[in-house]
Amino acid sequence: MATIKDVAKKAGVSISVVSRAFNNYPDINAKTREKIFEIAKELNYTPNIVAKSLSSKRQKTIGLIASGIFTENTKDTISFEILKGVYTGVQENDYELSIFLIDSFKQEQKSYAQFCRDRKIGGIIVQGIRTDDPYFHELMDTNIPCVMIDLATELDNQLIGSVTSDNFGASRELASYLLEKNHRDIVVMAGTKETYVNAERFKGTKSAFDSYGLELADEDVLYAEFSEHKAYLLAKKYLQVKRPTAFICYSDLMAYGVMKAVKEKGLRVPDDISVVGFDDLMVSDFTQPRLTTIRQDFFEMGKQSALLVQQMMEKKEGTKQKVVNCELMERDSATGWKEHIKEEEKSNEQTEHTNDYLTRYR
Amino acid sequence: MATIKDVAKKAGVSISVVSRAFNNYPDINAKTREKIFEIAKELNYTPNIVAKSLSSKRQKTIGLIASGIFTENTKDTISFEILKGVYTGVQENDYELSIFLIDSFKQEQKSYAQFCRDRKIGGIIVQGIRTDDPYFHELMDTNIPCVMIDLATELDNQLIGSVTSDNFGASRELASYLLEKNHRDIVVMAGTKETYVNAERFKGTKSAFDSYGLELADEDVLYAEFSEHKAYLLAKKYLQVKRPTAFICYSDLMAYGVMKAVKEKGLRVPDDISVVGFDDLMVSDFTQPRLTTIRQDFFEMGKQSALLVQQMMEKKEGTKQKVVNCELMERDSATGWKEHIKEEEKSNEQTEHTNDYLTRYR
DNA sequence: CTGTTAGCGCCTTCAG
DNA sequence: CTGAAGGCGCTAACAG
Repeated sequence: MATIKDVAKKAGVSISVVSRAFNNYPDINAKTREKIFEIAKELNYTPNIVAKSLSSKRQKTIGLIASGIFTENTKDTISFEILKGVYTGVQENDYELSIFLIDSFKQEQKSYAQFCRDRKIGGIIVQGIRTDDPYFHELMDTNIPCVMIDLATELDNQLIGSVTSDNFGASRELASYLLEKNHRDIVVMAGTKETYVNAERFKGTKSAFDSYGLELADEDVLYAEFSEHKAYLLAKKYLQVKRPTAFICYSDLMAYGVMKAVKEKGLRVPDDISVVGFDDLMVSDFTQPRLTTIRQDFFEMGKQSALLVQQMMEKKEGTKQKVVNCELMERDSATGWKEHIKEEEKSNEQTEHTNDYLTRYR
Repeated sequence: MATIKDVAKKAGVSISVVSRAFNNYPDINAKTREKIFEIAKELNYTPNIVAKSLSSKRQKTIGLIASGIFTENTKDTISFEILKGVYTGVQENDYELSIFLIDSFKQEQKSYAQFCRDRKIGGIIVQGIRTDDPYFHELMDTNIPCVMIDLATELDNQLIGSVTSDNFGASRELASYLLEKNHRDIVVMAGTKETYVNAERFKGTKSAFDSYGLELADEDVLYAEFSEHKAYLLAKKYLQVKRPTAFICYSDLMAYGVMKAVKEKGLRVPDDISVVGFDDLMVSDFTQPRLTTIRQDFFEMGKQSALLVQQMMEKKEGTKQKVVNCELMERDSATGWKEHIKEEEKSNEQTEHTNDYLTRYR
C-alpha cells in the first residue's frame, strides 16, 4: 500500500507536488509530473479515495437515493436499469457512487440529507420518492445539487435538475396510433393523478384527441395508481357496463391487469379490444398477446442524470431539464378497429404463425 | 454540520469521550454517555463516515464486485436480486456498501485489489467473475476476507467463503421429477463445463439417474455455455437425428432456446417433448408454456453473502460455506411420458430398476 | 472513567 | 514552479 508519501520520497519532491500532479494542476513542471507518474506506476500507487474525500474541498461522490425497490412488483426492473445507467455515467468521470435504497415499509428511515453529509456527498439523484416525503423536502433545502428522475420541478431552483422521458410526446404518439386505427371508444387507464408522469401522459393523450376533434369523457378515465391489480379491478367493473374498443394504459403493469380483465370477460385481445401500455417491461414481450407499448430508455435516463448532476456540481452552465426519447414498440395487442374484421375473414391461417415463438433475438 | 468537536464542547468533555460513547465503549460513565447522546441529538450530529473510515483500524465497508451486469441477457435480472440481498444484509449491521460493476467488454478494467485499497474496503463479495480472471487471483492474494457467490473453493483458505444454491440437490430433484414421470430419453443441455455450478448440477443429474439404475450417455449431454442462442442451435441440431422425450436445461435462458428449437421442429412442449430449466427468471412464468424450473433464491444468497463476509471481517468463528435452498416450480412445460405409462401398466413396476432397463436405454 | 496526543492519507493555502 | 504547515473529522493508544 504505497501512499503519497512514498511516491514523494522516491521522486525527491514534496507530497504537495505529487498531489498537484495527480489533480492536474497546471503549475507543475512537465518533467516533474512525468517522473511522478512514472514512479507512481512503479509503486502501484493510486490516491486513496477516502482520504481524498475527507480532505478535499470539492466533493466527488454522488448519491443515488431510490425508493420502492424492495416493495415494487418483481416484474418491474426499471430501477435496475436506472442504476446501471447512473453507474455508467458516474464512472465515466471518476466520480464515486453511493447508493441509498429506501424501503417505505421500514419505519426507521434516515434523513437523506444526513446520509449525504455523513458521506460527503456532493450531488444526488433521486428516483421513485414521493414529493410529500418530508425527508425529500429537507433535502431540497440543503445546498446540494439534486436531479430528480421523473419528477416535475416547477421551482426555479438552480440546485434542482430533472430527467424525464418524453412522456407527453410518447403518450400523444400512443393515442394517435390507436386513433389512426379508427378506435373511437377508448378508455384511459391512468396511474396516480397527482403524479408528474401521469399528468404529462394525460396531456399527451388529450393532445392526440384534440387533433382528431375528439374529447375524453371523465368517465372514460380510470385511475389505478399504476397497480396491476387495481387496473384489473377497474377494468373488470368498467366492462360490466361498457364495451370500449381500446384501453390506453399508463403503465405496462396496468396493461397486464386490463388484459386479464378483458380475457376473463370472454373477450379477445386485440380482436375485440386493443390494449396498449407504457414502459416496455421485459415481460411485455412475452405476454399473450405481446404488448404494444412505449419503451422508456431507463438506462439512458440514469446516465443522463449522472451527467447532469456532475454538471451542476461543477457549476457549469447548461440546461437543467433533460428529456429522453421514447419509442413505440408495435407488437400484437392492438389492431385496427373495423379493418381487422375484414382482414380476419380473408386470412385465418396467417395469424397462427405470429404468436408462436416466444423467444426472439434482438 | 455539527462535528464531534461541537458535541464535545457543548457536553463539556473531550472529543475522545464522545467518540468512545458513539462506538459503545464500556468505559464511559453512563450519565456522561447519556448526556452526550442528548446533545448529539440536539445538534443533529451523526459521525462522518468518511472520517471514520479513514482513521479507524477496523474497516466497515464491504465491496460488491459484480461482473457481466452490462453484457448479460436483459431477461436476466439475477444480479439485481443479489444486489438487493447484499444491500439488505450490509445495511442491517451498519456496514457501508461500495459497488464495482465490471464490464468485460471494456478494456480498462481496474485491479479489484486496488479498488479495495483505495476505498478502505475490509471485505468483499464477488459475483459472476471468472476464475481465470487475473485480477481475481490478485484479489485472493490479499488478506481481505472474500466471499464468492456460486463459485467453488477447494482452497482451504480462511479468508475465503462461499455462498451457493443447493445446485446438487435441486438438480437431482429436477431429474428425479422427470424420471418419475417415466422419461427415459432425456438430454441434458448443460452450461459451461468448467464452471462450478455446472459441475454440481451435473452431479445432481447423474445421482438421480443412478437411483434409477440409468446412465447418461455422453452424446446426450450438450454444452451451450448458458447461452440461449447456443442452446437453440444445439437442440435444433440434436433434433435432426434424435427424438428425446425431455430436455433438462441448466438455465432458463437455455430452456427458452430449446423450446424454440422444439417448436420449430413442429413438436409441442410438453406433449411431445418436456423441457425444464434452472433459475426461474421472471419471464419463465410467461413463456408458452410456462416453464417448469428450479427457483434460486438470489436475494437470500446476496444477503447471506453479506452476513458471511461480516462474520469473517469480525473474525468470528462459523462455517464459511453457505448453501441456500432451491424450490422446484412446477408449471406447464413438463408432463408425464405417456408411452412409458402404458408400458408400465402392463409390466411390473419392479422391472424398472433392473439392468435390463439400463441396457435398453443406453 | 477521562483527557492528551498522534496519526489516517490527502488537499490547499501561503510563502518562497 | 515547489515546499512547509495546517487542517478534514475521527479513532486509538497512553497517561493520568
